[in-house]
Amino acid sequence: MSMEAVPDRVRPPGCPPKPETFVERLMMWDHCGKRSFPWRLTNDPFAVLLAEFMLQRTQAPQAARVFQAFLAAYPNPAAVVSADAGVVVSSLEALGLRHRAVRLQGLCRAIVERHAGRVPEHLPDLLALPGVGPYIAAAVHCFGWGHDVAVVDRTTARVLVRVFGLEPASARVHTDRGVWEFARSLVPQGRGKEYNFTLIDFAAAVCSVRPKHSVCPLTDACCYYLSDHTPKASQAV
DNA sequence: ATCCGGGGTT
DNA sequence: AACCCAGGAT
Repeated sequence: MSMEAVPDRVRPPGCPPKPETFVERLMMWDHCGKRSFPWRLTNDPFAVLLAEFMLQRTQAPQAARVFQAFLAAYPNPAAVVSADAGVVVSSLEALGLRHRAVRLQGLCRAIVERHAGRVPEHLPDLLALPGVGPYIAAAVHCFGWGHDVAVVDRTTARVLVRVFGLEPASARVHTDRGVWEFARSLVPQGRGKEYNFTLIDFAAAVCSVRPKHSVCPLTDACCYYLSDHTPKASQAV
């Protein structure tokens, strides 16, 4: 009777997809949708860390404008620490979030002091650094050090929530524990890096805020698509 | 729960 | 004009 009392959500038939189906379709899509960025062409953990730092709430093409020049000028944490603060601020200004410049120097200082200037490999060490949260730690662990872990940000979380019909407890989907656990279960071992890049690109190009269903290879198994495009007996949309 | 920030997308 | 962007700190 009352809308609040509706029991379990009923998913339309056909979804969610099997995890292996999702991964397989995604990797197929990869062939035509993958993007290329300078920070993807390196395994240098500092380069990866720098990129992820610039990418916070910042679109990738925007970060790509300043990334290479910055890395060339400051190729390691020690160089960032010894740089003039004003210069660091001005070189990141075009990205907004000016406070990141100060944080970046603090982060690099911690790396110099705690890890002899080398970006650490393991998650607890990464997470303990100021300015490094769950996302950046996972990204460096995967993209820099080559470990097959889940990399969950707002955009990849959005994809998983939609396709699999997840109902995270938290509104901050990219920090939701359940979403992270589910994301971990999907990562194909041996192909983590490739998979995560593809998922990020898919989120940007297809499963965007306004999803592009017409070019999506997953509509027939997507909870989000099917719930919008499947007639419901009880409710009109 | 709020804040940061310029710039792209719709 | 509103919303979002490869988040994290307070």
